[in-house]
Amino acid sequence: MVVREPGAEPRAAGMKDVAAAAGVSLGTVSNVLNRPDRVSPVTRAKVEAAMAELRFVRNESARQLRAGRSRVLAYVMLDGSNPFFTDVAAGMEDAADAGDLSLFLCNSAHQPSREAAYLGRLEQQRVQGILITPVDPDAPVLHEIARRGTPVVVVDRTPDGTALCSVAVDDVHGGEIAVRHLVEQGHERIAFVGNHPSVGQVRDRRLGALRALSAAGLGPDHLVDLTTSALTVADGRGAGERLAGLPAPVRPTAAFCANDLVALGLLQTCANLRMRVPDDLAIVGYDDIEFAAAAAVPLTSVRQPRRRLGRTAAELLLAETTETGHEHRQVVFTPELVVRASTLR
Amino acid sequence: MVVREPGAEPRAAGMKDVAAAAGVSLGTVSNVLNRPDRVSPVTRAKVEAAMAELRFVRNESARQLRAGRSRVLAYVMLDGSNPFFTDVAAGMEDAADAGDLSLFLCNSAHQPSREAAYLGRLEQQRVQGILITPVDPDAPVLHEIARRGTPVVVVDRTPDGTALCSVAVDDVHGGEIAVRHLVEQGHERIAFVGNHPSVGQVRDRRLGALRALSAAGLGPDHLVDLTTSALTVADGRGAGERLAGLPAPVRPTAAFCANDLVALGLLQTCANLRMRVPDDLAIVGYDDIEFAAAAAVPLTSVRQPRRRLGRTAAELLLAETTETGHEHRQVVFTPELVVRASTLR
DNA sequence: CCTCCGGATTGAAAGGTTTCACAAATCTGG
DNA sequence: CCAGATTTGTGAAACCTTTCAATCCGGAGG
Repeated sequence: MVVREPGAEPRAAGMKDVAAAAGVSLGTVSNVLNRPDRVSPVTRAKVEAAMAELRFVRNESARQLRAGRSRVLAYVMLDGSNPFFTDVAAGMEDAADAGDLSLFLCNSAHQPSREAAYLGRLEQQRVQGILITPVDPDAPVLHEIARRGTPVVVVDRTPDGTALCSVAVDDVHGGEIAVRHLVEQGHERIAFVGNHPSVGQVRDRRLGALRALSAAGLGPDHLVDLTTSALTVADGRGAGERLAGLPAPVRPTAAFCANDLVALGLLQTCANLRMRVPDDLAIVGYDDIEFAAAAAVPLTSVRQPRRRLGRTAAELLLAETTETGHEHRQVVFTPELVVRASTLR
Repeated sequence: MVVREPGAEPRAAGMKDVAAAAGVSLGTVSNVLNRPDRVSPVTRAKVEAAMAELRFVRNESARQLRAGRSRVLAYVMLDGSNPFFTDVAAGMEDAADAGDLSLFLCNSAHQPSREAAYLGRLEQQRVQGILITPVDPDAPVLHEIARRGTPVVVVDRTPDGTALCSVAVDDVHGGEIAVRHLVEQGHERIAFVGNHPSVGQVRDRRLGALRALSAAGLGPDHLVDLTTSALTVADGRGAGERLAGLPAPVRPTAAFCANDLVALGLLQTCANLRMRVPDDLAIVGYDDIEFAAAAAVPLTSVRQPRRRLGRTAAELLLAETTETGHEHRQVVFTPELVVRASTLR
């Protein structure tokens, strides 16, 4: 039994206490923990009994201090409430599990200040590496962190230059296959619903859309921009109302949305206003989140290999920490179109 | 300029290096960091210059080791891909920000082994406290961790006993208001769609449903159980098909779903099978996630104060770390019904 | 000129673990 | 029964920061 002085603080027991209780040296306790095979079974049993007795909990800070770094990865995600990013995170978890590492998730929620706070904390924590979908992929802070010794992998964005590893998806191609499909379905006036194309992603998807039109002999005037302020369900609803307000001769017969949330909002407005999908308006989303398939009219969407994206990013990070003479790699996946009812008459 | 020996390891600079570079003692560097007012401006400037020069990054492990604990909270969530939990996490972030703490998210994804791994890692990390929606709210490990000194707050579940703080929502009441509403709309045969009611939540929601029926003078046979294996969109789809297969005289005219994912799945099947909502089947969901309002037929749902749940949980945790003579509290919120088109003819 | 005071700075200890060279004990084979 | 090999166990140093008592210094007051 543990006898505790009345009123004494139940200060956590350390290896020293365990060693004393088991009647062995500190080094032996360490061996039990880290190289159990180097310790005789009987000694090991004594030590383990003492650990249980004293409720010993290893002090990770001290370990890290000695080891120089931790066994933790972190993913700083742009938007924890977008299922796309949680799926990416799930892929990272797969890789982290395989490497006996823990993955901590941090949600910057699009706020640069929060992102910066997390990055600082993580760097000070000496995490093994940082995965991030940054608010601004070209922010110099990412390079600074990498230069100071914490590997950084950019996820779902491609920063300028080749000084960082990154994993992304070919957004131009995604836009292209989406709109090619719509053109093949006979549409000639197509709305592009998304926020201002200063963001690389949206710009690229739109670019792909224009290419597909051009390939079909249709000029850029066949793409009707419906610009939103962000990429949320509410933005999609708003865009839907504006679209419905257009006079019939100029109203697009199809919409390509910059992500699924926008597409779902648009779909909802269509339902409200009794516009039939796909008959009155065909809709293509982007990301293929689970809710896209689960919509009342299942959504055609450009699927990104979300889980794979995450897993690959984590693997690149691990490679960077183990390889000598690591070369930064920029991996680009190719998205594919998943055709569902929202575009099939 | 930093001059680096060719081939020398760019070992990270510590406070010792900063002190040497600035020509002051170690203690002074520490003072610059922790009590800048105790240091003369000129010295401080020198030290800060040296820190910038050497790209000094504070070593959090060493700090923690000395301080005894970290400035990190963690939330071990049950299902990172369910928007309900990410919203709860957002509330925690609010509270953590206010207390100058970082919140790390860990996703157990319903896997006990992963949950256990995270808990171990967090305890070793000496985090300031653990928030958790556990796979099993009555698992003894939670109490053990708390007894060893890391505060634990259970979120969205109520464990047996009063040995832990917890924050939950009154599920019996939630079930009651949902079904009362359906009864008021004239429904007398109501399906209950959820997994096996061994889980406390589902059991309570079902219990509330029965109470509402009883209060309206309807016996328990008016509740038709459609049991699913989990609470996913796919389960909802499956339940919808079974429901549609029932002969008209016994087929329920309304469904109360144990969460919104199931309700969305059910809604989708209705759309496929040309069953009109709410005319042929009224649907009530649970949680009121964003996608519930965004569905083609906006979903009536029992709203839990998700963000508030998270914020309160984090606040309880902070209280536990600061208060002397802390009393564990079990906070229970009351849910409310949000009525939308899926139940209004 | 001396003392005393307060602010600025210093030096050393402490915190819990890992590592590693070394000592002790046990075993192998001759 | 001994030399040498092998298996166990030991003790001290190192990791980087924070804290705190002690020292230093310039100036005010006597």
